[in-house]
Amino acid sequence: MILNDNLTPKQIASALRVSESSVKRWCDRGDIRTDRTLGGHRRIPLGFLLEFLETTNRRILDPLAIGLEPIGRSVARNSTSELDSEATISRLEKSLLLGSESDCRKIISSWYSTQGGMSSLGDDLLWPTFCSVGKLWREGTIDIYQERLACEICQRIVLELRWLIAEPSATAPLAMGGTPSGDQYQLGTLLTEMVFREQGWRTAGLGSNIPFPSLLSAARKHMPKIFWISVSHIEDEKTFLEAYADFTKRLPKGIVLVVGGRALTDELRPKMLYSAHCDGMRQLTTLAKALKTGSLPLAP
Amino acid sequence: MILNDNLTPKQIASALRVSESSVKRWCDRGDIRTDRTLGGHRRIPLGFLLEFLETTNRRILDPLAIGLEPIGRSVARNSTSELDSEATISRLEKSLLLGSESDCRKIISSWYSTQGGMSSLGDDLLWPTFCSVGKLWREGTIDIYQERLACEICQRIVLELRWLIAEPSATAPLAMGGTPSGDQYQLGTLLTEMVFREQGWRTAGLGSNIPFPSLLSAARKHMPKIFWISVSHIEDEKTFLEAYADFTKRLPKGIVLVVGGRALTDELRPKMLYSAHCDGMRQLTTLAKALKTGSLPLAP
DNA sequence: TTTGGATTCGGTCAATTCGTCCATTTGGAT
DNA sequence: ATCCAAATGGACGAATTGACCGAATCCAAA
Repeated sequence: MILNDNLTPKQIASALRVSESSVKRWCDRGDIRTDRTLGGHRRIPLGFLLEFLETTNRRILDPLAIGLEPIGRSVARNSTSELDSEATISRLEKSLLLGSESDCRKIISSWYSTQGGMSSLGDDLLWPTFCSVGKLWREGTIDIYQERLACEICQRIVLELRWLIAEPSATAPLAMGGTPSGDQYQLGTLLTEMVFREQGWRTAGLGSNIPFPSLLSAARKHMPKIFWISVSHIEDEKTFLEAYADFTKRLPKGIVLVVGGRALTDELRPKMLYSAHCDGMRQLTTLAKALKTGSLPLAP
Repeated sequence: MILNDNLTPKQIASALRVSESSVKRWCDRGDIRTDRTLGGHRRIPLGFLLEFLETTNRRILDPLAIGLEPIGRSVARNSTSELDSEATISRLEKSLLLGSESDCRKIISSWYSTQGGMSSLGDDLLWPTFCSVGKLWREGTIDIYQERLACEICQRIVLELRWLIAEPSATAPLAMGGTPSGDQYQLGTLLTEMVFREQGWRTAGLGSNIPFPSLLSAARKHMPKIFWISVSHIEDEKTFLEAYADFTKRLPKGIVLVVGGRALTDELRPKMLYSAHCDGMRQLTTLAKALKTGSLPLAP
């Protein structure tokens, strides 16, 4: 597996298009966390490299050098880059519908490593892909099982990406959440969990389709700093709103409630009470970053 | 199955992510104390490896590769007796209810590698554990979210174990399956998938809560050698039986249909048509082994 | 017990990486 | 423009690593 192969300074040098000397210096200075072989050779896990890239705001320029696929940039500089991004999305869609897990793994892990981490993965790759897949399903072009299989595959791969993220410290704040009753869409809540983890939080993903009372008792028992609720599907709006209102009323005051998901439309949201609403993983990342350092929650 | 009795240089190499040559060199140089077989092959007791890790301040990068608890010690136990087994189950249950994923990982991966692989993991550890957890839930001792969290954690860990299983060859027979509408219990179908994979099959787990017509179209499209259906919960018996009957009627003849799961009671099964019913992972392993080499399916 | 396929043996060797030193480039501040 | 401090990239012999080989060993199934 590419993800847990260790990299040598030479590989990193060519991936970043810098000299080997520089990489070695960064390692020795502690900018890049570094393992050593018994003989003293430097070995860098991909996760350590990504950590370095993020803190120094660098990018991998030559993904091929470390066995990752080149991928079009999502940053909309001009029309060609948009096109590249589109191409990757449709390549992923195709692989998902064929059920080819290993192809999907290459695409997703490459995107994660070379683009902007979980937030870009969620917002720029997975979200548009599943929009497209969902459309195919509504058109009747594909079958339900294909959509499900696609979710299943993506979930597994996103879970694997966890090995690239450093273990949270035992004293890190806790984020907890899940999806309420009637919503079985797991990818959204999983991505949410990964975003928090990427920002150094301890996390507890409760899973999907959990009744509000049970979500509440989880929150009360563990007293997380943040509780997230991801809603992709609502069976009955009235029931949902009532259960939700009851939930917010009883939620301990110290807990920041973050909601998100495609089911929370502009009409629905005004009827709900929450600390923050996130319209994508990028927003969520900002929030996770801000709250981790102890900023105050927004007005409820 | 890997036993963590004595380790070979190859195992250590993959656990430490170095080449086999290096491990051999370290052994010969005396960095790792080494036993020899009569024929001269190196055999490294776990204790010697741990000693080496300690003195050289090294960590195991891939604990799963040799299937031991990542943080050393407490390993050199004799084979697990009934009593130990009970103890492990309750230890796992406790860790699951606390939501301590890392503890669960130690217990489960340790069991997997020292006991009988997936079948023992499913039948002897996870099944009794979840029976007990389910009981606690029905008694009202624990909350739904705890049961869900327990499932979630186990799923993730079982998925990780996949990396211990060799990639199936491209020509291996295909096994496909999932759980039907109304059944959201994912662990059973996941374990089933892993059992097939362990036996060298290519697999496609479609996930849970898939309508029978869609399961059917998946089967028709991919024409697996085996199709499994795992049923842990049935919402309405009559609807289920009708949909199931329709499914079997249209399932192409060449496909072996295997069913299992705790919802298929002795009263229900006679009303169903299938090639084989498996009452646990051990049976399923036998079946996977037999069918892989081309034995005929049982009478329908 | 015998057998055959998979694993490991010991040894060699090319390629890579080590640490170190030094020339060059970069980016400000005067 | 000039100077300086910091960062970069290249070069060096010495040391380490990992791939390869035919032969020997292991181990599970016949």
